[in-house]
Amino acid sequence: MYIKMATLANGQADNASLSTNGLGSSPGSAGHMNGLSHSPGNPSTIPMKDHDAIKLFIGQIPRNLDEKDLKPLFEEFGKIYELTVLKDRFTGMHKGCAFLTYCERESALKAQSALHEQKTLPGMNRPIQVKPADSESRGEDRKLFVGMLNKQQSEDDVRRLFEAFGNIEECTILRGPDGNSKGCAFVKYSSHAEAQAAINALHGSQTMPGASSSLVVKFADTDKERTMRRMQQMAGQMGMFNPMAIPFGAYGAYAQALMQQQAALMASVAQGGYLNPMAAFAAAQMQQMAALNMNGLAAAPMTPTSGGSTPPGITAPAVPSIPSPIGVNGFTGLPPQANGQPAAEAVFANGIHPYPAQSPTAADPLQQAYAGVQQYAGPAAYPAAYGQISQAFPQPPPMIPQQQREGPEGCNLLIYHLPQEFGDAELMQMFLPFGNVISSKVFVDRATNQSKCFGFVSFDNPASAQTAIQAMNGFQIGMKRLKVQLKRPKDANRPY
DNA sequence: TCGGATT
Repeated sequence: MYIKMATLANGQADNASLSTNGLGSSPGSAGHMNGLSHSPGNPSTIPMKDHDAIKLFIGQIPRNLDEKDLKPLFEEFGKIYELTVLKDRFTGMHKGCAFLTYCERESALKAQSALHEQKTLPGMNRPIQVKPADSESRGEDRKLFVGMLNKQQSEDDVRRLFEAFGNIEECTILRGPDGNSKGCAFVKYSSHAEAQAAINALHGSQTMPGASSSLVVKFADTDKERTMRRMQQMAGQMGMFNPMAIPFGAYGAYAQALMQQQAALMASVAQGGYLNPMAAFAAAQMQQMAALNMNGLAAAPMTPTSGGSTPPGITAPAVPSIPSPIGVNGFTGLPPQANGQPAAEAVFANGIHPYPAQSPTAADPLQQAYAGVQQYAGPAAYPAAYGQISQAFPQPPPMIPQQQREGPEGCNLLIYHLPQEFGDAELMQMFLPFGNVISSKVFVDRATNQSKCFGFVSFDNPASAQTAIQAMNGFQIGMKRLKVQLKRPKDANRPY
């Protein structure tokens, strides 16, 4: 073996001599192979391989060896189905490794045990690698994603937790750029069965201190799933899934702009003097309704993640209302001047109310807010709207569904005591009047899909965040008051 | 009560 490898490295002449040992085939053509791939051991038969054949990865090959040089070496263990040296896609440069498939599974196993890390080919400083290619078991059927770990837990801690269920080949805590644990990890076992056993035993079995729900143990994403996730993230960031861009015809954009301007108007009014949170909130509701009506058509089929909580009295009436006053009067495409009914009136005429359960007394802040709003929404107010809008909102803030994104320090708010039925979108709507919301997230219990009644909102600048705190902290909704404060900066504060 | 996260 050793001798053979040594000879191999010496090139052509030796190669010829190897071929004469009876193992190498087609010595006559050896020098003429184009090197693109492979070759069944016997060209006269149709190459067949076991259905469970193993594709081997061969690493640490000197770059001066090509297929014809390698073939004799590996043919010793069985008939070769395919042998391909990996080349750079563009330069064609030998990458120092190859894929090898034997016709028989058994041959691959023999080759692996005989060669893997057993010898170092001349010119290499590490031993030859012969092992199943990554593409074979992709590892994914025995690799687990572990979530809801304590962020203090180390690789060793996780290993200890998982070692009872099998041989752990790999254990990695996912960490951010700063090295802090993200509270999740990958654990790779030697076999699928071990991984499954760990899932059975550990998933949901305990809740780590500081974790918001019980331990998650599941198979890691497949390549396909990961690709999907990446694509969705990309699309989200680029606004490609902006649901408002989709279902309406020529008038859709107009209707949308109309609604946003109405809301913007109210917001600017609210911000004009001292801040009036109620008006601001009402403005937010306006935008929300605009959004919901747009989303109602497009988002429902497109955002399964939003499945579940539809705020009673908000989404529910809004969606069926498409053929109702909003759809008919507000969005028929007639300019507001023409039909005399700005969208705002149509909305309120529609009877949509965020909290229908509450009695509409004058003491109800929302009622007051709406009452105040309606006067701004009247047709007479309209011409003035443009001036104010162009000052306050040169461009309406984009309402794009966001990935969870943190803003700069001082721009991220933590909001407690949200209404149970508030989701990300509602949260965003509520804070949109104060600036450009780059992210909103209501924390949801994974098991029940219920809101935990707190969430995050990120602005793109600290002033907006401060404005929002001033306006919304202590704002009463139903029986509760919002608590709005700056999110704690990520790093800092570890009490020892 | 401080983001359900993905080599």
